Amino acid sequence: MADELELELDRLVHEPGRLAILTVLSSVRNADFTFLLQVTGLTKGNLSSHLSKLEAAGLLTIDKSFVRKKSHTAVALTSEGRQRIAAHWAQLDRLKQLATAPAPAPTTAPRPHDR
Amino acid sequence: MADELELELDRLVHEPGRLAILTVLSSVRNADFTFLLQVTGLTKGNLSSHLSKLEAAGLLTIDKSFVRKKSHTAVALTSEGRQRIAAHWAQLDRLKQLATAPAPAPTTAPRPHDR
DNA sequence: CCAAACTGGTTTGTGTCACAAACCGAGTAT
DNA sequence: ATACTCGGTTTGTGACACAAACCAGTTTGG
Repeated sequence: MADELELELDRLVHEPGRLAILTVLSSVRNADFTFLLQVTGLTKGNLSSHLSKLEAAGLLTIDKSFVRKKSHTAVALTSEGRQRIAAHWAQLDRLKQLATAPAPAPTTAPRPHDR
Repeated sequence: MADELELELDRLVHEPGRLAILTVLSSVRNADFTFLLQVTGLTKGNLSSHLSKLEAAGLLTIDKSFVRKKSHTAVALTSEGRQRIAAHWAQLDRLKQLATAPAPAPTTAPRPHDR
């Protein structure tokens, strides 16, 4: 018993670029492409594909429109997205606790060489 | 000015398996292969390659010996490793702050359609 | 008017890499 | 001797993050 700690991380969310995107969105409600570009430091291509992936996974919505003749992409978390990013930070906190709370057995302490 | 937030993440450390390994090691000082296997939930092959990578990067040392006729692999952080994992958690904390502290401009607010 | 440059993105090509499966050597029962 | 386990390492492969190239439209400038 007490086999495995449940510390699996959500890879979709954990990836640095996406973690930044989602975290920013969680405080801002809606942001446009250009803003995300600046705050995350990602390249355009990169940001674009991360957003597509997150949209496909249902974590955010992408709303395209034209503002002053130019295309404008607004992004916002879905409620699931909001939940997933919050859960991920919670999970990271839990993992971090391992840094101070030793688990099952510190080391399978076999004497250097018995016999 | 105030262009880019410095929120790049150390990919070597950030990868879930390695993050778990390093975090555990940071509290335990020395652990053996089998222990890490249990606590991280990684497969043997996986753990082996992550350890090799971390050793190659100088974040930990791998000490192989024979204990009671069986091979025994002890792993411990180097001081650099200790520093890198601590720095990473600090960096994650910083990123997390974005969830509560809006940066440069919430949204590049272009009026719906001026003239 | 035409072209060059800029804006706001998307698509494509490629190298990296995390993963599990297969393997391996040595020890330990049978 | 044969099979099984223990403690790992190597290998093959699919996924994917990245930047470069591209694209549609707009503004600038001559």
